[in-house]
Amino acid sequence: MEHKKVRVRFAPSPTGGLHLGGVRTVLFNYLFARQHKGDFVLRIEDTDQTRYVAGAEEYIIECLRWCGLEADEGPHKGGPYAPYRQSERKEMYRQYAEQLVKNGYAYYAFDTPEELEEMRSRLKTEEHPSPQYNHIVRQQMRNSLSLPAEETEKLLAAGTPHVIRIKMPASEEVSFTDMIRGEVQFNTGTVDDKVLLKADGMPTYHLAVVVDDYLMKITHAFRGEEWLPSAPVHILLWRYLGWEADMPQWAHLPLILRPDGNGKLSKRDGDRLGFPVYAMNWLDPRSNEFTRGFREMGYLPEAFVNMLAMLGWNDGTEQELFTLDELVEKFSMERVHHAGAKFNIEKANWFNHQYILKADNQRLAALFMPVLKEKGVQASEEYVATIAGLVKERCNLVNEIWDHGFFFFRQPETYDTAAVKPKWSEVKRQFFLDWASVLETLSDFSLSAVEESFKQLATSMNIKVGELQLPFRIMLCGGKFGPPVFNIAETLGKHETIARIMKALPAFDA
RNA sequence: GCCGCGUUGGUCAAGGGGUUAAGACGCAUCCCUUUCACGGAUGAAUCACGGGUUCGAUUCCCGUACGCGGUACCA
Repeated sequence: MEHKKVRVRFAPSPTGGLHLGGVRTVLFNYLFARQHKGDFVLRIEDTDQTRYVAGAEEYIIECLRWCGLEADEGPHKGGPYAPYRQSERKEMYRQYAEQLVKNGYAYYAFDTPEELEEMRSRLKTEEHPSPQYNHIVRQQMRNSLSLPAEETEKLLAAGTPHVIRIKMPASEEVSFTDMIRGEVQFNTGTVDDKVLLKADGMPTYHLAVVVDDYLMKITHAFRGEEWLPSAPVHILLWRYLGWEADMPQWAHLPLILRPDGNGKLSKRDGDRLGFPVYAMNWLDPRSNEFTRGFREMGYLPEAFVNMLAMLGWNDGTEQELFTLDELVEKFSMERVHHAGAKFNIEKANWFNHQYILKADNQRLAALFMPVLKEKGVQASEEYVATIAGLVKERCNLVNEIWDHGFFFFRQPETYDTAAVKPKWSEVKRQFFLDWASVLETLSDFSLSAVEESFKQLATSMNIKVGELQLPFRIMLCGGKFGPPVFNIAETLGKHETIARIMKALPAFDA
């Protein structure tokens, strides 16, 4: 048991964009697998045909790739336990469900959806808003437990649509050790007879996870806290199938909550509050609804991953910035928080900012090129890299290079002269005129050369250098913003710098 | 309703029977910089509430409240 190779899995259902919380589940799985030199499996849980969305699987795989959290096995690359799509494993599940029936742990149920609905509305009261198909109710329903054996045989032989339900004991304590929460206990009397095999022959999640985790030799099962209430069903299934010795260790991850109020973070919250929730852009093929993702908004994958790691986990020190390798080394399920964490976009931006600061300018430029193209701007990647280096310390997102450096790509149309107008004078005007001619003669247009000539002329004309800098900035940028002004001039180059001075002068005189 | 899981500053959180209850984000003010930003400094919590246990509880126990999750032939 102890030396079994660690195998974990991420088992999303391909129903849409990949949510933040999903990526964090991937992350924790990935970290755990790497730390233990184990395998990380991607399994697609597409057992609900009605919710299947084309393209969602490819999208998920691409998200993992972008985050640098690729799986070792999965539908995209195969592996020793293929297939990795539950729809393709459909035939495997029935036998286990039948086996459970044979051993008295499950039963056939012939109730139609209408009958189920009827039962629920009949039993529903103020006190019991959600009647369950449980050990008491099942006696009044149409199933192999309430019907005479011959009747069941007849129905089955006639091909009557039916499901297979687990037969939950009337009152039994089921407990297990959660790696995060410790001992968790349930009484089986409070959980209903979950459907294991649907009428269409597909397993439900409950049967499929257990069967596949067993077949794929999963040793540790990590999933969101929303699964905790159904854990007893899974535990019992492992037991009833005779596999209890191989049952994985469970860890139910705390939820990621919405920033305002409470509750699970949903895509809707992102739309409402103006931040991404999906890892990457997602276009829903059914509704044509488009949702922006972290990647396209200008987040760096390593920042995204780092931020997610700190949402519900920390190593107990003050360190907040971790490389993936450091996370692999230091991660521990025991230090994962028990309570959910509210998502905070400000903090996410801070993380991104930290990584942008560290990022190579060439890389930032490459990431920013598509944004430039969208703006219809032509520029060399080298030029953009220089600009990235100049403005990155004020960018939280890669895309903000535009907000902080747009003037590198176009001349100002208007000038925010309000701040300098009162102190503007004929002498200053003359300074810029003279300096423009000096610049013409400059063979070296380096930062220091430009700055030197600026100061020299200012001094000779008896003007305070500081009083000239702001006007110069506004001439180049149009306003009071941007990197150090001589850096801007150097980057713009001689010709453009002079052009901008000459173009701006009338606005200053006006 | 029932079952489960939670509850340390606005947010993420460390800590854990005796502390000035870390740190980060955000916010405010200040310094640096005649732009903005970066950087630096300073400020803000009696640890949900009520009972215990104890010389002493934010830390342990029990309740209560509140929040969340589940309660589907969805995952």
